[in-house]
Amino acid sequence: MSRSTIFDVASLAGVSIKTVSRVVNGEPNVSAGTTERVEKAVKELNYRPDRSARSLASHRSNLIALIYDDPSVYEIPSAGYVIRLQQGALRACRKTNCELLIHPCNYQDEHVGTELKTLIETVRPDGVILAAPLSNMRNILRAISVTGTPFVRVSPGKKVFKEFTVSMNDRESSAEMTRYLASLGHKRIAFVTGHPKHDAVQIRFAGYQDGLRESGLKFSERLVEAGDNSIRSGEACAEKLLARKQRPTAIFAANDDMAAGVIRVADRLGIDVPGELSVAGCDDVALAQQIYPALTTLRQPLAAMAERAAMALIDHSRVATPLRGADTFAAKLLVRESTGPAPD
Amino acid sequence: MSRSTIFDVASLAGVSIKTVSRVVNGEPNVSAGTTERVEKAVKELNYRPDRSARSLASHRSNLIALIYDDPSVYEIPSAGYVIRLQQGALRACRKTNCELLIHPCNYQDEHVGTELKTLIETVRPDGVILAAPLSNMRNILRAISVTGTPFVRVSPGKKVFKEFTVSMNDRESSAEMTRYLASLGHKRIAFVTGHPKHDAVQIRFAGYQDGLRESGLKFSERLVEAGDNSIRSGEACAEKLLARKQRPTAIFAANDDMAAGVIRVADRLGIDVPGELSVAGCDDVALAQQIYPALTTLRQPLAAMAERAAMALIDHSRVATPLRGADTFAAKLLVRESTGPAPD
DNA sequence: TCCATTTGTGTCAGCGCTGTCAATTATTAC
DNA sequence: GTAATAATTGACAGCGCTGACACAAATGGA
Repeated sequence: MSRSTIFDVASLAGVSIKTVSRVVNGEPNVSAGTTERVEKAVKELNYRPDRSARSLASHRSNLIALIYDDPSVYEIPSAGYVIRLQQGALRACRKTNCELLIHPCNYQDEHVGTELKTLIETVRPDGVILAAPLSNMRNILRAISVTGTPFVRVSPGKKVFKEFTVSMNDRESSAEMTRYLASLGHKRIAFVTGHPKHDAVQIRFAGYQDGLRESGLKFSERLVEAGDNSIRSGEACAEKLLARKQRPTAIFAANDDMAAGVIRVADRLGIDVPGELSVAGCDDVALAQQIYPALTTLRQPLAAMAERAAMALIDHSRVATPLRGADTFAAKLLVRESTGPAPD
Repeated sequence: MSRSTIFDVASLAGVSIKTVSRVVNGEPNVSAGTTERVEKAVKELNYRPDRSARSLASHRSNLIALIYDDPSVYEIPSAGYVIRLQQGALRACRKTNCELLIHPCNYQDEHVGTELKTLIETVRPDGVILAAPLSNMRNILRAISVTGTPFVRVSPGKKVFKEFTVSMNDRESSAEMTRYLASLGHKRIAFVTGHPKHDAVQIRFAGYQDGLRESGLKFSERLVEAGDNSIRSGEACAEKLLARKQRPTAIFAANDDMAAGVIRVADRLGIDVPGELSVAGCDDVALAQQIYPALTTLRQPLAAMAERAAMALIDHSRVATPLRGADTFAAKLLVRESTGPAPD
């Protein structure tokens, strides 16, 4: 019961191996009768084309590489981020008979460029998905560019290169969240900024300012603190913000982890959320639903974005669809327990 | 600046391509001088062997497949579980120049067997890592067995097959946790059991009983409730347990998510943790540190286990080390904020 | 009717590498 | 010094598949 090869199928179906190849790959110009016989033989022998042989002969690997920053460098929470990316990419792979190779790496390592180049050159994936925050690092983009392998950037903040890009409408959504908070009657809405390297997170700050303006509130530096995406930094920022004599009645953090930190501090200080303080985050990380009170947040459609990215790469490798421009996905405002009307 | 092949290297070094192959693969019986010349040429041309060609010729793919149950079927929290598995496996891959292919699947799907078989037959990984709860499902084990690809089972509860297995000492560790709770003075220690399909989780129940016995406490059915690994089920169990007239002073849940559910309910009922109720979990999921109070739990060395699994497979594929028996990893008891002395 | 297409199928070289085995040279034992 | 052995290298045939091309048969338009 050893593996059957294309040769066995050809013999059984009474055709040449090339014809089998045609049928298996759905190439045109094969008569209905032949197709049928070949398919029957394939089924009977349980034939599965060998990936390596195929890849060697065709120069296509049917492999997509997903590259992201290793979450263990920070804290494990970003697991949710990674998993959702993977899920989306896997969805596309499954539909198209590709496999997904994952390759976390440490963006601070000075050798990442070489590492990724080697990866790409030995594996020869049909495409590479580059997740934030790697997707806007020049050295990394350059390293991948020189290999000539097509790639898609996920959530790069600035559009520096002209490669295909998928991202969330960070600015508009953050403005929406801010307007939502304002609509609850909040006048002093504070903001906790994110990691300066993570551009997408930075853009949310601009959205926050848009939202204030659109709601007729004026921006104040005293209502802004700088975090670094970690829970701990969220706590630190909250401590400062909540120590102000004119305490904010709402705090909007550029990501969920920091928002969770804010809630922890409020809890510790005996400030009721959402009674005395509304807290909102961004990303809808798993944590957001697990903490108490559950976090009002913006759900970044990460899986959909990754799926789009993978699909674009696969299409590109198979039918040479162009790979440029940008796809924007709208975030969804999820109102949960952590926000409520402003206190009198 | 196109890719250089083994032929280019051979020409440059003035040897046959076979000799280059020898050097690149670290085969014995190559003179020091030759090795040096070849290595120099490799560096100069920036030569990287092509994975597909290699795999086709050698019948080794340098690919390890990690198969696990798709967390999205349940809830996202198991993201931490998956990520840690991936991290461990990736560590081994990185050391040995392999790549990792991930393949989540739904164990309830009746076609998983076929799906995995196809995966293995087309990709031909050098080995497969099968994570719990897939690692103890007969249909899945059978499907993989017939392909002849070596595999390792992670955390299978019962040792039904004789394949190599890595697991945590669930029973001993659970007993340890129980003894720890008893040592704090708790007399009524309740237990929340896990998903019946997840054997490893089941074994913890036995450990709990061992622990009670070793601490001179007697087991009572009234202190046990059956959950299904989810936060929600933990909440349901806690509601029942805490409604007893003789309320337990400690609750030990077979996993962290359920323990988190217990804490939520206690919070809701105004029961102070750990003042009036100690809560302990198992797994040290990310969530464990994020909730308040942070959860006392058992840290399953998942990454180490996966790394060992991957390493065993790679060794096996390269030097034919046998692949049988079982490696057990000790869990670590992490005392955090959710446990304390029994109330008077 | 005849030639120009189109359609269906096969032949063959080779993708880039490794396994086998044979050939050559260096080393050791006597 | 010679035979036997070991160390070192290369020639060559594929691994299982696809791309380029050749060819025969069917189709169509004048």
